[in-house]
Amino acid sequence: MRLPESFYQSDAETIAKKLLGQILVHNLDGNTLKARIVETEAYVGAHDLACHASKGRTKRTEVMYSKAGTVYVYLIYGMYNMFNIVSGEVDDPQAVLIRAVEPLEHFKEENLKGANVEGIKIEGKTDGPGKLCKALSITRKHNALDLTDEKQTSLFLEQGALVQNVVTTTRVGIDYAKEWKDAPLRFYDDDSAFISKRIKKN
DNA sequence: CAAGAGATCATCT
DNA sequence: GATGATCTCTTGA
Repeated sequence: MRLPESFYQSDAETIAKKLLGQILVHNLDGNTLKARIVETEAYVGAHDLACHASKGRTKRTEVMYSKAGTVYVYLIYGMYNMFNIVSGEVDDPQAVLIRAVEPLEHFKEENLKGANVEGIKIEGKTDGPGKLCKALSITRKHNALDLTDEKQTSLFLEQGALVQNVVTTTRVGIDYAKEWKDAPLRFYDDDSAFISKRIKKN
């Protein structure tokens, strides 16, 4: 069943951890794609120099100021969509970037090249924020969509299982964020094979 | 295996 | 006019 609005009503760091293990559902053309969230990053507000909203309340960042459970999708490097879920209170621009998922059900043939889903090999198609949007057909058209609105059955989250081994580390691709670039705000399921960047282990 | 470059465009200055 | 919350491919050790 669909996760309710109350699930999302907390700060981005808390939600980023709670999102691990939850199931992302996307209905399109009668084909339902399901995937398990395994890696997230928290962007914790206007004071967070890595957060887009630190540049101010603009046309692009406006959606980050809406209610928790709202979708924020933007285009980066001219070609990749990034899928985020708004959290925190209205007018407090916090969001969680979904960085990696494990494909579970009914992926299109073209998304099934490679790795392990019920015996089928799928490789490297959903282990990164740009890649998962492509594999799940998530685009800027989904921007500002309310995941908790029962009237829309296209995109929402379902309750998943708890994740046992969560790794906490630094966010990726934000070297410009000065004192915020080393903040431990990235979280992933250490038991998943679909992580975009693992921390180096000795 | 690591490092570097190029792709490509919406958004903001 | 500059710049990315990335990815893939190429090069070289």
